[in-house]
Amino acid sequence: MPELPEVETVMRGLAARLEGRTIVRARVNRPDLRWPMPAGLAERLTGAQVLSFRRRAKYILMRLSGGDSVLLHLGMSGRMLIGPNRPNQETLHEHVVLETDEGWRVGFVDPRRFGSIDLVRSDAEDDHRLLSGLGPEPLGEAFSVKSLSAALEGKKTPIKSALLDQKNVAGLGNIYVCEALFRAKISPRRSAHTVVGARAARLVPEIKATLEEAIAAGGSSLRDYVQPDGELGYFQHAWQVYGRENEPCPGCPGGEACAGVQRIVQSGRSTFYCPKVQR
DNA sequence: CAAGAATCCTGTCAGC
DNA sequence: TGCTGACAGGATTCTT
Repeated sequence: MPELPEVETVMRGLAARLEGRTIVRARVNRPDLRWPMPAGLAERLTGAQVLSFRRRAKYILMRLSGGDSVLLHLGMSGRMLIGPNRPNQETLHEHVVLETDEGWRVGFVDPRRFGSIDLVRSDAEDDHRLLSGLGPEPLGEAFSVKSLSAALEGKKTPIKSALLDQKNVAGLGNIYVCEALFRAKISPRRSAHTVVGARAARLVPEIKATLEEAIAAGGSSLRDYVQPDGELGYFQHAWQVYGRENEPCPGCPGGEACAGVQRIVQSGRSTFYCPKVQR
């Protein structure tokens, strides 16, 4: 489920509990997730001090003493659990477990195993094959009307698909693309190269605002970004169009010729939008 | 080359 | 209640 705001919130929760701590124990419970686990992962983690965290797109990077960074992706179903360590604490699909010098336990749970973990040298994080091809961060200055227009130039694919392409902008997922396009009043079916001028000028700020509001909601609704059950980073959201097929469109005045929120499929993914408001 | 489909995997939910 | 099929918030890899 995690998109950029959820990943950001998970990362902040990890940072709040782990920065400065030493990993006293690490267990890796299976040889692979999406890809094989990096060689010697448990050994490289054990005894290392956690220096700092950062997020790149939907990846979390955890810098360790000794020069390694852990590169973590939650995939579709990945979750981080955190809490005081207790004996015989077992969770289904918990693939990696850490314990800190404070007696805290951190578990990476991922039933579908689309997530991934790798090690990368801290001084060359962005050279990793999973990061080197990514486009600009949507919340950074490098993501602008100008940069987006350049990325979309000549692309006939629908704007919805183009925004999901991490080479164009890194970190947007299905939900936030639907929501941002609704807020910018742009049809998800529109050819990407036609999103220029006033439309591009609306879209970029709406993408940023949609993400920023979600991150703020995560920060304000959770103490230390942790839910009562120890799960990091998830929070309730009120989407305007996502998951609301056939419900009234929140942008249309009641009554008139609005058929409500429609669901279509674009390159295999559900898109929710209002054909009347979004052009 | 660009664009779309297939793919990895398990859990959940709607419908019968 | 149990079964079946559709679907899930990702992103790479394969085809066309």
